[in-house]
Amino acid sequence: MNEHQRTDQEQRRFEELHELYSRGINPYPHEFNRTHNSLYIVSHFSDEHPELLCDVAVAGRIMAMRKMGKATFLHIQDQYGRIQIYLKQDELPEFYSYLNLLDIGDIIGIQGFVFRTRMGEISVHAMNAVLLAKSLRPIPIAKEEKDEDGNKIIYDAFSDKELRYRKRYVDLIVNPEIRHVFEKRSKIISAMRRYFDDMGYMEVETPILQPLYGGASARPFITHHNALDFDLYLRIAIELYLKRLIVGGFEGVYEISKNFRNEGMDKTHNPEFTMMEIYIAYKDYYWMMDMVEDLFGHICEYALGKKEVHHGNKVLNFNKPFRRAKMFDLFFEYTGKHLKGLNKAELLQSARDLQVEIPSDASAMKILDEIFSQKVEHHLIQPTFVIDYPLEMSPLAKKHRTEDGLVERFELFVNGNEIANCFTELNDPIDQRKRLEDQALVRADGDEEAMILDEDFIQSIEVGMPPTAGLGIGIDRLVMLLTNQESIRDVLFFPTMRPE
RNA sequence: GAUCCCGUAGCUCAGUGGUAGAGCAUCUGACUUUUAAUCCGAGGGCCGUAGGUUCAAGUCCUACCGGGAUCACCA
Repeated sequence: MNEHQRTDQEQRRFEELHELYSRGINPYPHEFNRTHNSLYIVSHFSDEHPELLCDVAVAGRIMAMRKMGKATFLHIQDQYGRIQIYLKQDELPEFYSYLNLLDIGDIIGIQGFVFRTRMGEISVHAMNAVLLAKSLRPIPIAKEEKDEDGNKIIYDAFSDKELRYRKRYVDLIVNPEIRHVFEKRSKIISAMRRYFDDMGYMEVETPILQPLYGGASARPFITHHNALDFDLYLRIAIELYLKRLIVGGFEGVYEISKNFRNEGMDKTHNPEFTMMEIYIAYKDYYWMMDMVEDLFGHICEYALGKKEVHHGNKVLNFNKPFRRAKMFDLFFEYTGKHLKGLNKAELLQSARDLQVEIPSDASAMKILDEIFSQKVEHHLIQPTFVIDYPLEMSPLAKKHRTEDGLVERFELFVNGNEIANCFTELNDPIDQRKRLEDQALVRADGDEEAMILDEDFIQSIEVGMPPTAGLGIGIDRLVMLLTNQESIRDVLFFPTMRPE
């Protein structure tokens, strides 16, 4: 901390710290034997049997201090909530003598007995108190009260989004309710992991630094390995390495980890984001739809305790079965047009008829994509499997067993957003090579996001991959959906920010 | 990448060309069951940065930095 940059409040705390040392008080002791947390005490206190909590030790950060002369009330906050502390000078003369050196933000430990105050608040009457960590930087503390209905009213909350994201540790202290989002995030991921583990699939780790990137259409981040003096890419998808493991003989593998895409940022895009991908041998996309219905039910039950999820003013129902609709049937349903099998000129005309703006250089697939996102997606509120996509959109998906020009693919849409993507994986090496060669042509044509041909990946398919179903779920967006958050930054502890 | 909006005390904000403000927080003092504690008094500012217009700029103009929203690309 630089002397010249210190504010008056910081300077004051620094002086208090030295004063504590000069009085022989250690402002940073090594441990504290906590026996109870705030939530336990508040939920277990009994007015008939206060003796059940006659000796507790709690610890937390001072969030409010009300000095009444020879008695003081504090609120301390731990991970589970807040609890009031009652201190009396005649019972704690030593601690009370340096109480004026303590501030909101300091962390203290209290040992005492639980009682209910005259005003009705369950509190800890301190018999011993100790400073556990002196805070040198003031936190932007907000005041709160409860209205007649018991709703919390917060005054002057710490609300500057930039500061909240940059100083998330402060945000978590002063806006503790945001912890629930992250707790749910953790539960969603662990529910998913438990579900797959219970099915007997194996969690694996594959390279994030890759000599070639693949598995999705996106621009990568590039980095450099000094000792070997060559460039590496941060992965944009997990897909190709997991398929190599299926080739290698594992019959169900999954990975939950970060992907990186060097593209724009907005409410639904962060440069690094978390993906789950799973590949299961001998299964197809029909089987995977059944599994996804089960998986989502399991996640909702475990993380939220129910299968009906409130998002905005909507209620999303995750009870199975989810609707299954062919992509081209949905086009007809929402545009009244049959788009299947149309060539580029015909598609362009349809787009015009529908008043969908199309960039001049758009391919046939791009036109379809555009019509879908403008005319269909926002109708797909309740969980809907959109199935059977055009082949050109999906270079890693297997051709449809009965429908020409389509692949066996589904995307799960909820609340108008894509949440999961799955194919029956392409395991015909001749077809796979051709499809990636076609991508190379698209790429040569100027599409930077077209897939790159990974010769080693194709060789692995040539060695022989069993029929396989693969599924990807964007974890951040799933968490947004299930926790009713509008911005990806509110489900990431530390969203990417420009340096200050 | 484009457009619009925002940046003033630790926090939340007012200030619409003429002496930089409020609430909370901080500091003095009073108060042994308070709770947005209360009451007395006080301190605290490169008004995002750099230029420009003007007798005079927090305020008007330009550029830059940072953030937000919308759009484009994408998951």
